Amino acid sequence: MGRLPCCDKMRVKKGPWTPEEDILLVSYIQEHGPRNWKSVPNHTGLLRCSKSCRLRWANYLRPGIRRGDFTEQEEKMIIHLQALLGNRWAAMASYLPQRTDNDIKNYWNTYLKKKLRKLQTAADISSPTNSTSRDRWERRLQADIQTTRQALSDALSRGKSDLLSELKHDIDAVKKPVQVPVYASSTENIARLLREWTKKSPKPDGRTSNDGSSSESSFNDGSLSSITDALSCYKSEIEELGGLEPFLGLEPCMEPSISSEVSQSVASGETRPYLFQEETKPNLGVLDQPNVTLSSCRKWLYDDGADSLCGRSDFHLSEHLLEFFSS
DNA sequence: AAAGTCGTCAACCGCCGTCGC
DNA sequence: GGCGACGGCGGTTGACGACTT
Repeated sequence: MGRLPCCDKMRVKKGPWTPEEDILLVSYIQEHGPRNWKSVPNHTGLLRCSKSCRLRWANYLRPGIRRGDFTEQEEKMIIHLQALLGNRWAAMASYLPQRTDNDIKNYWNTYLKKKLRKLQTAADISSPTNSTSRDRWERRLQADIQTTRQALSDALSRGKSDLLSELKHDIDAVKKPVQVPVYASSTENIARLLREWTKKSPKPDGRTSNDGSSSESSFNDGSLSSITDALSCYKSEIEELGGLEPFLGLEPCMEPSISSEVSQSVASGETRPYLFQEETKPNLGVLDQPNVTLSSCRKWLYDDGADSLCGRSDFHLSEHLLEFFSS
């Protein structure tokens, strides 16, 4: 027998979320934070399963999510990551902070997989006498894995105490600047939803039509310039703090929702109301593992796509690589 | 214009790992 | 250690719009 259902299915509403439900959910999360999902339906009055609430937040309402077309860099990134991690969409999403695991999964299943298959077929047809593209792909993959393995091995051969002290420093360095507001742009998400809602006439069952491209307008209004200003401010503060580059070797990834108010509080070190506290996935296990220098791995993995990455991904990267090569 | 097919993607389902009791 | 609750994850579904016949 399986587990008992997480919710009373008789009382649970299913199907697409309405803007009203979204507003209820976002208001609750703004007040209490994205935790204790079990209590969310009770406190908000939503007739939704706790899982459904969490999913709605994670895949749609959470600020900082970018929707719509994937860039070429993101596409390359996903192809690389898929080769390395397989179908571990959540892990892949940690390298593409603006994309959700669901988005990446959908993009892979509906588009990328077919595209790669097509390319492979085309390559096979164009050079039938040579080795197959699959052979070439596998050879390249093997070479890449060898490169990464070597880089990892070099890094691991360094003294452990050095690594630990460096790690502590790195964690401190990363913690501060990555603290970004999370809920500040929820209002924008809701505004977007409402715009869509009013744009499209709701159907009797409450479902709205969706053309799938409607979400790009979040930052196209007057708030854009203030966001840009805030980003500049934020960047200069990072530079004052010594910058992330020594550790990351990357440009820091900016959450689009950053506000100057938060930047100021980051710089001054003051504590902030919950509304502006960060929501990040915990770096599980990071203290148990040496945070190796992974410049070679990074170069291989990020190949062409570094600009779009968030610095804290390095932790995830080291975890995945260690897990990958120790398995 | 109608019917059929395809592509997209939000949401659901069920399994698994972790945690607290 | 066993058990249940919970959160997280990947696979899958199904509604809907777009496209084709």
